[in-house]
Amino acid sequence: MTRVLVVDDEPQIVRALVINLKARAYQVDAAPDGRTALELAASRHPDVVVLDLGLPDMDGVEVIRGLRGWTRVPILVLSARHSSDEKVEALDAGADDYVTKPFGMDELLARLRAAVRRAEPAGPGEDDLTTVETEGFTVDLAAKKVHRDGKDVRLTPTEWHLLEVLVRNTGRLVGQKQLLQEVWGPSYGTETNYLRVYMAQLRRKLEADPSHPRHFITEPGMGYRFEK
Amino acid sequence: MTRVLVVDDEPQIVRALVINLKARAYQVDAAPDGRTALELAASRHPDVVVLDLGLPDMDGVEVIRGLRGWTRVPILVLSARHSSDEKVEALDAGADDYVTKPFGMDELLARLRAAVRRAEPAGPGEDDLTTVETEGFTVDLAAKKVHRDGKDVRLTPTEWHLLEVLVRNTGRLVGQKQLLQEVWGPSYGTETNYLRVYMAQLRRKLEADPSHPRHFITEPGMGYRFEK
DNA sequence: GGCAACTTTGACGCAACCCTGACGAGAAGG
DNA sequence: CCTTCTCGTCAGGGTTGCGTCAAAGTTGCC
Repeated sequence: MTRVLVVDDEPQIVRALVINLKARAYQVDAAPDGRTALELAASRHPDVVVLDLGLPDMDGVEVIRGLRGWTRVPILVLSARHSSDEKVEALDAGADDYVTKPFGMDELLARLRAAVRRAEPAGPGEDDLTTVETEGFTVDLAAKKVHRDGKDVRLTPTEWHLLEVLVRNTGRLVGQKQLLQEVWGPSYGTETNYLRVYMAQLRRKLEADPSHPRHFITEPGMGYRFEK
Repeated sequence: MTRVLVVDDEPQIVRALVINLKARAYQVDAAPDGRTALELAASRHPDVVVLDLGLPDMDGVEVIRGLRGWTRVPILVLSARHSSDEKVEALDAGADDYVTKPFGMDELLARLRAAVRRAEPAGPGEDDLTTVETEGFTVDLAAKKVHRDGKDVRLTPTEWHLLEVLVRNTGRLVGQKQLLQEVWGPSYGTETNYLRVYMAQLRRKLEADPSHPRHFITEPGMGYRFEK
């Protein structure tokens, strides 16, 4: 879910934005001034910032600089002023877009989508998680591929889903209830026989010696754990 | 040096832009219509495109789609129309920014700088994906052409769109829902029979042995994958 | 208006997958 | 030593999903 930080000191504008954004399944935080905005940006890590330049405590451009010091999150500037200089200043400070008030909500949302879309594939820190390697096989989470001995291993949807949950928690114990609910749905939780069957299939397809698993470890009575 | 492609059919606008851009040490190409624009984009690999929507030969939004089929180059749209719908349509088609005429040159240049700055750290070598070759056929994403046995293969619009999405994700699994939404629109997601029909057509036209596909792989229950 | 190309829809056979139940092995505890 | 519990393994049966073909519906062009 996309997280938006709205920064504006006019309550009615904030309200209008929050309503429209939440209706479109965005997660929204709001800040009435620059200090709060910088704090929230640091603590909540929004995917995009909508920033009004006219703030009570500091210059909007300073907020942009404050953000750009440590993050490349897209910044969409709102402003009542049409002056060209101000636009240039904000954009050169690091803003991604500039919309003058009064603005059309449709247009704003479209610009927001564009900003988010652009930033998408460069997800910070996510790239490390795309592939996991062991000495026996390689799991590529983005491509949904498993490689072993130079060949692709075919996994069924359920097998893949189970593997995905385990790999995303590499080294950590995943409880059987949690596994069941993540793979089969929230209404499951006691059907541990499913786990036994599918863990066996994964081991048969991926472990060098399926009866003495090295990577798919059983924690009796609790759950399973994936180890590199 | 940053390379800009200017697309506009009004000579005086092109002249003004070219003069201002060259004065700031940009390298500039210019195209008077959509067809030329797509050709130049493919041959010159600009770092940013400035695109007027009102072109003589094709709809500006089609130009955006044509570019987005194979490149993520920033697109800055110019338009005389202030209509909100048009902005939304252009932005959702993949444009990065939208400026209404008459525009201030300072502002345009600032937006251009912002667009270029954003795109900078993008992974290198991504734009070279204009053509993909297999031992059986060649797909040219920029020219929207498929070559096989020395001849062009005729694809319908839907077939092409489907192929494009798959090729853009070469090697990666593309979920059926994602395929449906990208090709047929956001309101689709369950009509998997469409996929079956059109995958069969693609295979018949491109695979050496359509009943044993080597490049268009089915991942049962999940989606499809294109492999070189 | 009529034709051609393209898209959508429905039906059918077949293979693959998911669920289920049964059985044995091993560990823990009385 | 027996009971109880959990896990691993296997094989059968119901169900789903895929490929294929053909026909109906739609669109665009002459």
